[in-house]
Amino acid sequence: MSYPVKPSLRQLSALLAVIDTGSFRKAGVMLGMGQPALSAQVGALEEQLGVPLLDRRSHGVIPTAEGRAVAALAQEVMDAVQRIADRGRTGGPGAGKEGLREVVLRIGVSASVGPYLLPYASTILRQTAPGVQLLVREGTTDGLADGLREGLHDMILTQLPLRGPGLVSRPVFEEPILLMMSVDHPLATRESIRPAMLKGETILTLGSAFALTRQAERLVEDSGAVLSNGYEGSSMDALRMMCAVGPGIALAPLLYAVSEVRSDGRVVTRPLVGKRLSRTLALTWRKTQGTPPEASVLADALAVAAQQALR
Amino acid sequence: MSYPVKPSLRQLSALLAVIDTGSFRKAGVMLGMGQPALSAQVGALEEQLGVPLLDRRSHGVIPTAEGRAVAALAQEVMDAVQRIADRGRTGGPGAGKEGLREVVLRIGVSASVGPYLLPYASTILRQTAPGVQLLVREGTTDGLADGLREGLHDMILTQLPLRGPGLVSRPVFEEPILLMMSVDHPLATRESIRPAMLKGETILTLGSAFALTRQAERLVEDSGAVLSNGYEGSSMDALRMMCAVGPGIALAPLLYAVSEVRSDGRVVTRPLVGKRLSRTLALTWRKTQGTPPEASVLADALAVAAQQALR
DNA sequence: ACCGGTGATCGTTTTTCCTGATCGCGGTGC
DNA sequence: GCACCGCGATCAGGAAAAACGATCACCGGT
Repeated sequence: MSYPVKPSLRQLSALLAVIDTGSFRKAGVMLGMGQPALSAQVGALEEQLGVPLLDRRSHGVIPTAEGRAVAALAQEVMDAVQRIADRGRTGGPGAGKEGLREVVLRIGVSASVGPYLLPYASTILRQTAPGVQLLVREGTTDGLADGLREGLHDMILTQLPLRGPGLVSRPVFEEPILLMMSVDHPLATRESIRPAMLKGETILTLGSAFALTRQAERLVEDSGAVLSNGYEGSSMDALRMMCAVGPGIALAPLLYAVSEVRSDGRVVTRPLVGKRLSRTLALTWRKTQGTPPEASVLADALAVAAQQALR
Repeated sequence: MSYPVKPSLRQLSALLAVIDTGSFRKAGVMLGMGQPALSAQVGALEEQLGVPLLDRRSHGVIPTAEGRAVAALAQEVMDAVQRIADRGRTGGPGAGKEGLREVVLRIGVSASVGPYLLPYASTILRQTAPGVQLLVREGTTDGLADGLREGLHDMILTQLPLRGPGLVSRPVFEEPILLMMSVDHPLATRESIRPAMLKGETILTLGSAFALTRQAERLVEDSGAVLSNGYEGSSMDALRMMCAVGPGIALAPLLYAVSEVRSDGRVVTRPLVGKRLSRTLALTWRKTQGTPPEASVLADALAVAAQQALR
């Protein structure tokens, strides 16, 4: 007495074809199969539902009221299935670049680059890959890597290097890093700063989970400056405010400097000469996942967005 | 290079189960099948679409962006299929009487009874069988029978007898037929009329395709009245107007008389005594169709509606 | 370094499904 | 009135699909 059996696609398409053509034999030609096969499929469907769906007359068939209702639902099923089939590589209309499909890309991004780059990238993507919708989440470099492994993100945009195995990265661009300080700072009068001048200066950082902080630690070792870790901020703006009111110096990625520092008269940025100070931003995903089809267009969009942001 | 292959229900349910459980093996338990089978189904789906849908990791799987998108569409498919399965005889919620399903019943009805009975029946049906929606079309008795054979109607409500084979009827009720005439007519002074009084009187009729017309012809033969076929009307109201302004007599089914004649002071109805004058209204459908599940409730509703209309 | 758990793969068995021939039934033509 | 088509249902046989069971390679945790 148990009827948890679901109709099969064969049964549904058989029913639709028979009703459309009004004949089992014509429907057989349409579907490329014989009349007995269709008869069996429709018969099985009727038995499963326990209701006659077709009125078999001497010449041709006519759907019953139930048959019409079921056929309408069956058409919904076939449409939904077709929508999936259209996502194939020779996919239907609106295949942007190499047939990019409509997806929600969940990408994680460092807080020190996200707000200043992704709005541009998102705009570019809307044109080059209209089907791809970005869902952006910010985080620290290590946190993003963990989230990526756990499946929280599809890809992450962070600086290299990344901790742990199992990930594959594709560098997007290299971003110079400037020194940020108050306009009242003695070094602010210089156009550029050499490492030796930093001896004794205080270097401000964000929380220890930020990769930018590790870069600051390295700079401290090389230059004889001292590290201040009294305030663990979580945004570049917090760092900027500390620079504005105190004597400290902080590292500011170029994109952030262009976007925010220029409009704030209280702080200035100066390049460090004599020692390369920069970070490599890379798009990263799980090795097991394989290269996502969207990685290419996204990387391109990010590169273009960086150029736009610097203009 | 042809990819018109559609995903199968097995493939879609396999994908959904694997994503839901995050594991091929757990999904296998859920679907009551082995892990290799699921692996093959999902693998085939990925190959058909040409896109990886799952990120196979060492412990468990995670859907890719494509996988999430396809899974959402697959869920639509499964829901639509479930909607069909729920129409089974042990159907889902809202199974009124013996599990009547949501259908559009196309019923044809004689113009001489439809307007005066079906509004009541429709109201009753809304309570006894909420899922059944009536789509009523009027026509002549013969036209309705032809339309029924051609599949234009699911059932028809007409008077018996019906021309031609292949139909099966279920009588619903017997409706007395009255004589309708102007209040100025000499016979209007009588409470009841015997057939002999009709000698020489003019009997008005609708078009020849109406079964009521044939009944009038029979009355003419038996009583010595004369038939007037100068005006081929298509509604009972046309017949009433002719009675109101002229000397003719017409046949009026009881339901019509109760509904319309009482409120029109220009005409009256009188019973014919000494000779049975009535018609049998029956619900009819194609023999090949089998008795529709809704026939029973519909016939009951019509019978009740008739009593209501006569009250 | 071992061990437990994962998904992929292979050969075999089971199930499903399609074909081809045939039957009975109605309607159509001569 | 009778033979003739055309329709769908039915049956037996074979082909295709799908499942199983066993096994393998891989990775992470102990």
